[in-house]
Amino acid sequence: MNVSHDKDVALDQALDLFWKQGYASTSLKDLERATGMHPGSLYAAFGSKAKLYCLSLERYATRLSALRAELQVQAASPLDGLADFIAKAHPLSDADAPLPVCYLVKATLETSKGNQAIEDKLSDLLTQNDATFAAVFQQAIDAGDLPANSDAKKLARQLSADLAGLCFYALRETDAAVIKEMVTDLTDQVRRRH
Amino acid sequence: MNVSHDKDVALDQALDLFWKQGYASTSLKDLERATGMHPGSLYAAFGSKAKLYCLSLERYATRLSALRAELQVQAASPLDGLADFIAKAHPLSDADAPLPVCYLVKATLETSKGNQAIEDKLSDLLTQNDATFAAVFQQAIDAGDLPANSDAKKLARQLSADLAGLCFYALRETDAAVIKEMVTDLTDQVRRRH
DNA sequence: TTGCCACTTGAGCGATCACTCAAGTTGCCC
DNA sequence: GGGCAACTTGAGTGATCGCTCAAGTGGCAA
Repeated sequence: MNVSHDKDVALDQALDLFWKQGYASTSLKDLERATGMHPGSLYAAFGSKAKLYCLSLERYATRLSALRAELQVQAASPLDGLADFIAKAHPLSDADAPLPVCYLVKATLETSKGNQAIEDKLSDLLTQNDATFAAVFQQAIDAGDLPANSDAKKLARQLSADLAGLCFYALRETDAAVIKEMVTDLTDQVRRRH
Repeated sequence: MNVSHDKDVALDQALDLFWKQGYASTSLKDLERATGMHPGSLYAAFGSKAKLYCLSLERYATRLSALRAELQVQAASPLDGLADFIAKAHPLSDADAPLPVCYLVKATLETSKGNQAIEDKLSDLLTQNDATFAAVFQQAIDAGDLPANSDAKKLARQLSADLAGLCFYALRETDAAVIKEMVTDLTDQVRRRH
């Protein structure tokens, strides 16, 4: 009996698995099990393991970016929007996330051998993310919420690093209250940058 | 012709390779090439790939800890010692480091599937590291360098996360000056915590 | 109903994985 | 020099890797 598969659903399932296990530790057998697709179908749909991984990274980044944009328009100010995003996007606040670590951060730290295409894709996505952070900080500067001599790019860099640090700690710490406090500290810091 | 091997040297070479490539992406063939040892000798000396990895993590942590202790006794104050450690220990300042990322941070973010022994070892080493950070902060509090109501454990947590964030960013950023600035910002922050 | 085509299937490809062990080599003691 | 324990060697183990493709299946137009 043949079973028809939804490429979109399968990609989500692959995303979760890659997120949880990492690229190198996830075999096609694992992906087969998770998606219910047989190897032939997987390759017809996605081309290769590496391409599927890149697609999953892209999808994750797109979703994160969409959430950020949505919170931005609802927020009272650019910095409030960013703070809301940090509070809401952090995987601990997302019950569906397989790990309390940003997928992109985990992927960055684990990728190293071989596949240049994956590294390029990751670099692209992270650079893009930094750029949107910087744009928001610039808006805050223009709106007078931050001193005129603030460096938007530097603030974006710092936020990016702070979020990564948060991810690292969240993966280790089992006490949710501790992480919650760290998230709050970071959002507070973003709201009243100086 | 048989070649006698130095277990200590081989462990260092394995450390570098694991650091660069990650555990899952490093094969025994890679380790064979790097150490010059044949599989039989590797197994006689280290038992298994996982045990070799654990040993390399331990060695790295021990070295880092020794460096921290050494800088501590030389420094004018506990916080100065910690700041010196951050400045000096960061892989960008260490020409021998294969990557500008703390080995333990990278290992934490990449480990996920299977081997419980590795995760336990990592958790141990990181917890130990946090504890020494906390102890130093406590010394600073006792010495009056920090307000009496400071939370040493929280400060240690924050520093641990900040260092991880730094690692993440250092892996992406190609401009050494940018990283240098981030390191300086962090050391300054440690020196005058409040 | 028939013929066609797009999609699914899964056995199986060569390569590589972590790991073993019998055979070979070495160095030391007597 | 002979004997032996300790170490090194690397071909080989079965399992699994990412991936292919000929055969099978289902849906639709005529």
